[in-house]
Amino acid sequence: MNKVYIARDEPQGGAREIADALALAIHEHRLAPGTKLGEDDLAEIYGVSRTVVRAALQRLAHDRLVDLKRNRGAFVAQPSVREAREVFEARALLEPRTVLSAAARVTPEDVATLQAHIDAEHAAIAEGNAGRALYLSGLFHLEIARIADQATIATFISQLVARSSLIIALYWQRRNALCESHAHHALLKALADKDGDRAEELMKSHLVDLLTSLDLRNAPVAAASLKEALGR
Amino acid sequence: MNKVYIARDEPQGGAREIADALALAIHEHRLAPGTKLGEDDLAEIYGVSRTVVRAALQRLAHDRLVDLKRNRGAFVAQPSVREAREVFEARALLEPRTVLSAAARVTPEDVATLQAHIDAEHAAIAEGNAGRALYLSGLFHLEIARIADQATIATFISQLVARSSLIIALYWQRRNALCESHAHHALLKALADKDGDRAEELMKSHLVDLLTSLDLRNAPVAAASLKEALGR
DNA sequence: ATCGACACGATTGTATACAATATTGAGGGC
DNA sequence: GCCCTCAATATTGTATACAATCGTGTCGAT
Repeated sequence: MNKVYIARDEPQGGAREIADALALAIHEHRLAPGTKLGEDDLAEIYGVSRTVVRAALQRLAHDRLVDLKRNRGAFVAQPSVREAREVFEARALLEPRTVLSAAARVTPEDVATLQAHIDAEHAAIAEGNAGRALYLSGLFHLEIARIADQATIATFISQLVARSSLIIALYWQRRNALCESHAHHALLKALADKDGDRAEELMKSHLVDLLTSLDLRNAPVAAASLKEALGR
Repeated sequence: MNKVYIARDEPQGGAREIADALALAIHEHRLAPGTKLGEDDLAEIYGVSRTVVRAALQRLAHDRLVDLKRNRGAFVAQPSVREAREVFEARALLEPRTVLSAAARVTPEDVATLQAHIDAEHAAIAEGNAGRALYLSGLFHLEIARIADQATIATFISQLVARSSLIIALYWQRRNALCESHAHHALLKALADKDGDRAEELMKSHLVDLLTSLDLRNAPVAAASLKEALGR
């Protein structure tokens, strides 16, 4: 569902695909924060040389999805509590106003697309694939930026959503993923009604709910290994 | 003035420096939009291999400062009219609220730093170095994000300011750079008074002024070469 | 027994060599 | 004379080889 398109003119042909694959795995919580991403391992897995693997890792590092430590290697990022607050602060600045813009431009096709996202998310939950549900939940937010026709802001939101996934992996306490769907459904309804003001308010409270559902008082609950957990 | 610090633990040691040097040159309008950045040329200039040059170019490409075209090479980006609007749209979402936060946290030292930025900008104008003045003007905006203590938003603003420099290179019509200084001075005063609301309003109108001072109706006025100008 | 120094192994950082692709110029056909 | 085809060249894309650095385990001294 993610590799359907053909990489036509993308620079760093293979690197892009590998970076996307790794980003997806991180987004779906198949790669836990702190996991080491060895260059040789990845090179063998994807059947390319370390050169292209390094390019992919640099991409991910730039998006703050992995930490690059000199002469030590690449690790799936472990956002700090401070980073977590900053990410949601940035989303609070970008997303409400973006959904307001989206409400003014939304088409019936867009509504159908968003509904399909919600349905796919429900299906993922039904089959117990919580990671994929989370990924699809993020795509919902990204799709709104696309509807708003703001590619630059969409890029930022994409990065923030991906980092949010890492933050959720580390700080999520209550495992009730249902609130998400309801919030998205309400957002979709406001968009379908072209009620921008209501959509903006819903997005604001949705992001606040997300942030408050995290437990940012303690240190990260999940870690890749004891060594990593104690070594930092 | 930019290489003073020692790259302590930065991953891709040399790549970071080269990327910064190129970004600075672009920011100061010493590298015009559309200029080809050949790997061999850069490798020789900086005395490193193409490997590290490519890493630097990938960094810049990720920040949209250069366009990477497969099997063709790297070129200083030429933002479209649409991109220009998007960049300022994003800045309008991020910067006013950020300066509002900054006003609540600003210290006398911060005010002094900002004043120093303005002074340096004036000095650059006095000596006829308009490019450097523009760069320092961008640093003023970035410094505000730093004062607001929002590293994530600061990163976004940094990218947007850099792209704004490219946009100005392409679409700036009126060459009166004085309005900038006045706007920044007024912003500084509002910050010194801890008048967040006023600072927010000043930032809003400052960004609007910047955007309206551009001529986005026509095609880019500057081009690297005739070939590039016609070939696209 | 604990701590420190040193050497080994593993992994990353960089450079170079080779392969693939686009640009450019000349040549031939219309 | 113009346009199309095709080979030569230059540049990028990728793989591999070598160098540098970090982590680890062993050995020895106190």
